Parts: sequence; C-alpha cells; structure tokens
Amino acid sequence: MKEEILAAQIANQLRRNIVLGKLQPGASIKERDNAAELGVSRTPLREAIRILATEGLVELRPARSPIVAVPTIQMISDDVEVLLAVEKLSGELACARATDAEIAALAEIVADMDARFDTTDALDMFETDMGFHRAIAAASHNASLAEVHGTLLARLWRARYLAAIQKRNRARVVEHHTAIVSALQARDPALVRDAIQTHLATLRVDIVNTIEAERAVAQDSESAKSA
Amino acid sequence: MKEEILAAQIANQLRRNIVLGKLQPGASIKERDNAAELGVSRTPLREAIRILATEGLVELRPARSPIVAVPTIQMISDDVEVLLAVEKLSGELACARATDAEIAALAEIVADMDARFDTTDALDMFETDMGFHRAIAAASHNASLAEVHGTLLARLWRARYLAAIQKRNRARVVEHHTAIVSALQARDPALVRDAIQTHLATLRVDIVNTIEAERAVAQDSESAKSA
DNA sequence: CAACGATTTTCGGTATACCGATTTTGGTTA
DNA sequence: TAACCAAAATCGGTATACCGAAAATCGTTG
Repeated sequence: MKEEILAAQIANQLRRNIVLGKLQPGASIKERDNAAELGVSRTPLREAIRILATEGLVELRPARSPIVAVPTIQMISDDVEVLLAVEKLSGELACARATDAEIAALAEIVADMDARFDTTDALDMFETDMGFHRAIAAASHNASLAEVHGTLLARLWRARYLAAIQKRNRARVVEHHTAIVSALQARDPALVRDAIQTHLATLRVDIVNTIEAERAVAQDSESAKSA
Repeated sequence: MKEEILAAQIANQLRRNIVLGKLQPGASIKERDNAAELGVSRTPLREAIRILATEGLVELRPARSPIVAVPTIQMISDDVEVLLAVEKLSGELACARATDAEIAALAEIVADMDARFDTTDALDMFETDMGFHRAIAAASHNASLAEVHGTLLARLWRARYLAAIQKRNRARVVEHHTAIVSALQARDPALVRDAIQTHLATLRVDIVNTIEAERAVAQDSESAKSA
C-alpha cells in the first residue's frame, strides 16, 4: 500500500469524498485545513488537488481556494456526448482487437450483475457497472483511448452514482449490457456502436434528470434559508 | 504576462523546448538543475512537470528523474486514432452548432494558408494548421470535447511538427482543409466526417513515416557510438 | 583485469517557512 | 442602524530545508 505516491493516495481519498458527496459541490478545499485533517503537509495535498482538477472534479480559481466542481447541466451533457463517442470507438476497436478472454470476462461481469440483480446494494452494483465500461475501453487495446475514457468516467462518476443509486431501471441496464456483449461476441462493429449508443443515450437522460432534481432541491433549501 | 501562474509559464517554456526538440526525447529533467536554470525554485517546476505529464509529453518514473516522453509508434498511432474520432465528432457537432462567423473564420484560415502557400516558413504554416484544427474543436461548442482535443494535439505536437516541416504535401493539406470547410459550409455532417477522415488518415501515415525515419537515424548514431 | 560491494552523491518526495494578495473583522462615523 | 475603512487573519503561491531511497563512484577482492 506504500507503493503509491502520497499525493496519489490523497487524491484517491478526496475523490472518494467528492464522489460520495462527503465534500459537497461548491465546498472550498483549503490547503492547510485539509492537509492537517489528513495528517500530511500542504505539498502533496496541493499536488492531489491539481490531479483532481485535471479530472474536472475540482475547480481552480486564481488566488482563491479551490472548490469542489459544480458542473453545469451543459458540461455534464457535453461529457456524456464525448463519452459516447469514445465508448463507441472502444467497442468498435474491441471487435477487431479484443481477445476472446476479454470478451468472456465482459460476459462474466454481465452475468454477475444479472445474478445479483436485486440482492446487491446500489454501490456494489454501481462499481460493477463502472468496471464493465472500463473493461470495454481496455479491450480496445488503445492506451490513449482508455486513458481519455478513464478521465471522462471520473468526471461523470458522481453524477452517474447519483443516477444509479435510484436504481429505477436496473433491468434496462442489464438488458443494454447484454446487448453490448452479444454484439462484441459477434464481433460486429456496427451492432456494438448501436448497442452502446442506446445505452449511453439512456444514461444521458437519467443523469440529466437526476442532476436537475438535485439542483432543484438545492435551490429550495437556498431560498428557504434566505426566508 | 504576470497573470499566469508561475508553474504554467514554466510548463509553456518546457513544452516549447520539447516540441522544438531542444529537449530530446529520453532526456532526463532533473528538478534542481532545471529549476536553477530557469531561476525558480523546485516547487513550481515540479508542478510544471506534472502538467506536462498529464499531456503525455513527460514520463514520470517512480523515484527517478522524469524524462521527456519517448512515444512508441504504437502510442502515436493510438493517439491519432482517438484524435480522428474526436475531430470527426467535432465536425459533426459543428455542422449543427457552429455560428456562421465561426465557419467563415475557418474559411479565412484556409484562404490564408493557400495564399501564403510557398512564401511562409514551415513553423508559421504549421501553427496556422494547428489553429485550424483547434477552431474546428471550438466550433463544436462542446467544452469537454475541445479540452480532450487540445490534450491530444499537445501530445502529437512534436510528431506533427516533424512531419509538417518536411512540407512534402502542403498542397494536399490545403486541399483537405478546403474540403472540410466546404462540408461545414454545407453543414453536411456525413461529408464533414468523410473529409476529416481522409485528412487525418493521411496525417497518420505521414506522422508514422516521419517518426520511423527519426528512430532509424537515432538507431544509427547509437550503433555508431558503440563502434 | 573483471566482478563485486561499501561509501558517497544525487535526486525525488515531503515538510516547513515566508510572502503578497485577498478576505474578513471590528470599530468608527454619518 | 447602515455604510465604510483600516487592522488583522487567512490562504494560495513560492522558496527552502530535510529525509530516505536509488545510483554512481571507487576501492577491494578473487
């Protein structure tokens, strides 16, 4: 566990806190306070903040405290749009380059999700889901693509998490994943693209709805406070 | 000029040096030496190195000096593959969202390149070329997409620069750019995708050839040294 | 002479100190 | 009471100091 650099560990810790909502969007991240809290010095903490900034989870402001990013609906929508293109390309390339073992592993993940359908808690299910998408990116055998994909996933992690724990349409998720795996097994690029398109188009709607609902609630408590 | 943070300025400086070959691929970047050389302390220099690392221009090694990245042919090819998808999406979105002024500006760039065809030096022409591609990404009106595009451009900057200064097929570049602009003016997404596909497919070949040639030369001087 | 090993040097990672800009505050005044 | 201004606290940006690990050097040995 000591093999990783301290700044990376801190970044992981902060990322968890942001994604899980322990650090609310808009909250300021003061270097001294957080460093003291985590028992480290400002230097690696500062580096961790920069890492999260490149991931889009933190917003840097000149001569001001960094704050947990408050993505606009527009930005989230933009991210999904890019993710869609990236993942479609991943799927397409995976058709040509993925090993049978990699595709089998994907099928295994889907089978697993299906089996634990209504027994597993939302967080576990969500992480399995993310693992599935990451595995598709990896199966493209294009490191650059996988990296971009990872960045987008991190940026959308919180929004997707909020959408996922409502688990309104787990059934549809499993159904979509099944379609994607089938297309990959057939190694049919066009089919894979369609399946991913369908999946992520649904996702975009879910995410935007969830975020809009969250913003509405935040708006309410804000006006209530001023009353 | 003081408005930018010191680390960003240093990153710009180092980026120029790397792209122009003043810092050769594989060269180690020692924090103390370079900091002293630029008259700054290690802290902002270190931060600059991290910035360049996220751009893929520098490679971080655990407990070792960072080195100027030595991208493999595979990695460059991967990058171009992603860039192709990103730029096709940019063009497609630009068809729907770009303002007439933005498209006119693109046409202006192409006209400019065409006019200065054989009077301008390679570096100027290259920077104009890069500006053209950046403008397409901007015209997508998708901030996330433009950002990813920018990162890929930075990563490929040196390789494209080496390919461009050979200016073997400036004519073809202008021709391709003209086709792209025409398709954008017609706001025909399929046509734009095709035009960009053609342009970047050519680019990939040029880049790979150039890098392979460079590597061959490096190989030669390496074996000569050991003789 | 070559292979090896201990010592010294170098370097990245981390902590701490200092500075200037910004924000907050507390008191003063209209 | 509210607007304002100056003193003080806060915080990010930068410089410097310290530490342990890796690497280079050099003497030793087979």
